[in-house]
Amino acid sequence: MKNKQKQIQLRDVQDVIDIIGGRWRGAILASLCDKEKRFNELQRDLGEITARTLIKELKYLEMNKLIDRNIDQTESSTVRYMLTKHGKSLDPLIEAIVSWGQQHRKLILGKSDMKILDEAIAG
Amino acid sequence: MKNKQKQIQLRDVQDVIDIIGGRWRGAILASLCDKEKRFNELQRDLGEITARTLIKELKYLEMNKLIDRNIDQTESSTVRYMLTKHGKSLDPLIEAIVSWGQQHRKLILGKSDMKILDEAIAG
DNA sequence: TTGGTAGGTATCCTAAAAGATAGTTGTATT
DNA sequence: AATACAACTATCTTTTAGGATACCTACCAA
Repeated sequence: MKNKQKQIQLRDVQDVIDIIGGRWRGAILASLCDKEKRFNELQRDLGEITARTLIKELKYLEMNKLIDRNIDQTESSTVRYMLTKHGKSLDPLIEAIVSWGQQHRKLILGKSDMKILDEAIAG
Repeated sequence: MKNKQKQIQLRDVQDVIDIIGGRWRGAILASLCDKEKRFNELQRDLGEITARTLIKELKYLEMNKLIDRNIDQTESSTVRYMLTKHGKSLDPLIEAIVSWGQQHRKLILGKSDMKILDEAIAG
């Protein structure tokens, strides 16, 4: 019984990490927390993502009801991506993630890049 | 300036997802939030993970100072994995994740498995 | 009518993650 | 001395994510 409960929680963690995990999804959602964005705007925002990857991730997030894809008919069929209400419910979680990430960096390094972690710990 | 701020947050999100992301890390940490565990105990807990993968992930988490590997000398060199103090600071975040995950499943399906999401949405 | 931008698609390719499976070492157990 | 379990390690193979690149369509502006 107690064991069952635990299993459910592990699955929940896995599911959420599926959704915000991967190289880009978290960042896409974080970027859309700010405000709605157009395709190219997102692509510039994220830096190095290719169009192929971006569109794939956007479709995935759309399927999961986290974002909407809106075509603005008035203005030459502009496409806008925005969080759904459900997507917006992720906002506090993302902020918690950001805040933990900042603490983590401070605690581990007091430096700006966590990728050098291995050396830092070895030394 | 405002743009700069946004960049930093995106990086934070990425960093944290690096740490708790992937197929297993989140679940391993969640499982250790409960209590310290032995290697085989963890392996059973997580269901389908192979020893090779588990040990790799454990080493990664150890390197990132989130867990400790303790050898109990008294009792036939039993190995125990447990969260460090820093690892424990992830607990609230993991609980937030679990709670959002539960909401998500309810909202999307009212069912028990999110993996059938695609069909559910298509229908 | 040519060029530029937005919003994509289609193919091919590579590197990294993770599974399958077998083997190893140490300890305790009978 | 033989068996069994814990805690790994080693090798090989498959799967998957994501990059590189080229192309396409619609719309507008000059």
